[in-house]
Amino acid sequence: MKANPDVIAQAATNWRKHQWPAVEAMQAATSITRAHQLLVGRIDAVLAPLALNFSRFEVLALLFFTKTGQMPLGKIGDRLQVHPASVTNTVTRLTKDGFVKRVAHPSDGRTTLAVLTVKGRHRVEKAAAVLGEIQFGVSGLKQPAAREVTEAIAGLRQAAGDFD
Amino acid sequence: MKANPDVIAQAATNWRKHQWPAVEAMQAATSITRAHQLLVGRIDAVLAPLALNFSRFEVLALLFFTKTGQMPLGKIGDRLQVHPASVTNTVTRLTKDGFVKRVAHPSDGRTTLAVLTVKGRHRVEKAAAVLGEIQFGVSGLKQPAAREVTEAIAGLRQAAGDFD
DNA sequence: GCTAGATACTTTGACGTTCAACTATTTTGC
DNA sequence: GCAAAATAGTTGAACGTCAAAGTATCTAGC
Repeated sequence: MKANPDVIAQAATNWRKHQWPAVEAMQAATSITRAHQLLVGRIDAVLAPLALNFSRFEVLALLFFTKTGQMPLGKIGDRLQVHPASVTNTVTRLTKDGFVKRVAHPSDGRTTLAVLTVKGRHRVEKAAAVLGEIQFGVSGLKQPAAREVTEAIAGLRQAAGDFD
Repeated sequence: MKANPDVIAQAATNWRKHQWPAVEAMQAATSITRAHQLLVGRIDAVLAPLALNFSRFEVLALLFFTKTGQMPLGKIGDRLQVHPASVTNTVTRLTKDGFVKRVAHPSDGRTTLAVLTVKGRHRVEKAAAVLGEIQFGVSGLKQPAAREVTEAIAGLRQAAGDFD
C-alpha cells in the first residue's frame, strides 16, 4: 500500500528546480496527453464488444446524422480531421463487419461514398447509448469542468485554424 | 475561401437533435482528442530535427532529473504511465542514437538501467529549450486556461486513480 | 477538345502503442 | 532450502496513424 504521487506535479517541481521553461504549458500538454490516454482506454473498452472503437464509432455517427446515411470518404476525413489513409482503413474495417458499404459516386468517378447499412445504423445507436452511460470516459470531470475544458480547448483549436 | 465551421459544435447540434446522451461529455472527450492531436503534431515537428519525439523526450527528461542519470526501465514506465513494451521500444531507439545506454542493474539481475549519456544530456536540454519556445504546442491556450485545463484534468486523473 | 494541374482514394512503408506469451531472475512461504 | 509466485524485461502480432507515391478521374485554360 504505497502512496500514489501525482507524476505531473512531480515533473513540474523538477522543471522548476532546473529552471526549465514553460512549466505550466508543459503541465497542460502532459495533462491533455494523459487525459487522452485515459479516455481512449475507457471508450475503446466499452466499444470493443460492439466491434467498434472510437474512430469507427465517429464515422458511423457522422453517417447517421446525414439525411441519406452516406458521405464521400474525403468529406469524412475533413469532418473528423483524420488522414485520408486512416479513413480508407476505418471504412474498410467497417465494411468487413457489414456496418457500411462502399458505393461509387453517381456523377464523380473519383469519389467513393460510405453508406450506412441497417446493421450499422442499429449498432451506432447502441454504441451511443453505451458511451452515454460512461459519459465518454470523462466521469471525474465535474459537470462544469467538462464545459470549461471544451471551451479552453476551443481557444486552442481556433488559434490552430480549426474554425473561424 | 469558404467558412470554417467548428466541427465539434456541429456534432453537438446533431447529437441534441437526435437526443443522443451526454452531449457535453462528448464535446469534452472530442476536444481532448483533438487537442492531443494538435499537440503531438506540433511537438513532434519541432523535436524531429533533434531525432526525438515526445515519448523519447520524456524519457530523457526523466533521466536528466535523477541524480545519477539512470533509472530502471520499469520505473520509467511507471512514471510516464506507458506500457513496458513501449519503454523497451523507446529506450532501444534512444540507444541507437547514443542518447542512453542499457546497463545491467548491479544487484538485481532482472533489472536493466537506462543511463543518460553526455550526448543525451545535451540533447535533452536543447529539446527543452525548443519546447519552451513553442510553449509545448499549447499557445492559443491563454495563460490562465493552461492552468484550468491542468486542474480540470487533474480531477479526471485522480478519479482514475492516477494519484491520491 | 486537349493537355496540365487539381482532386479523390488507395497502397505501401515506417513508427508507436498495446496485449499476450515467453525467459530470466528474485522473493515468499512452508 | 526449495517450489510456487511475483517481478523485470523482451518479443511478436494486431492495430492505428501518418507521409509519400501511385492510379484514376475531373476541371481549367488555351
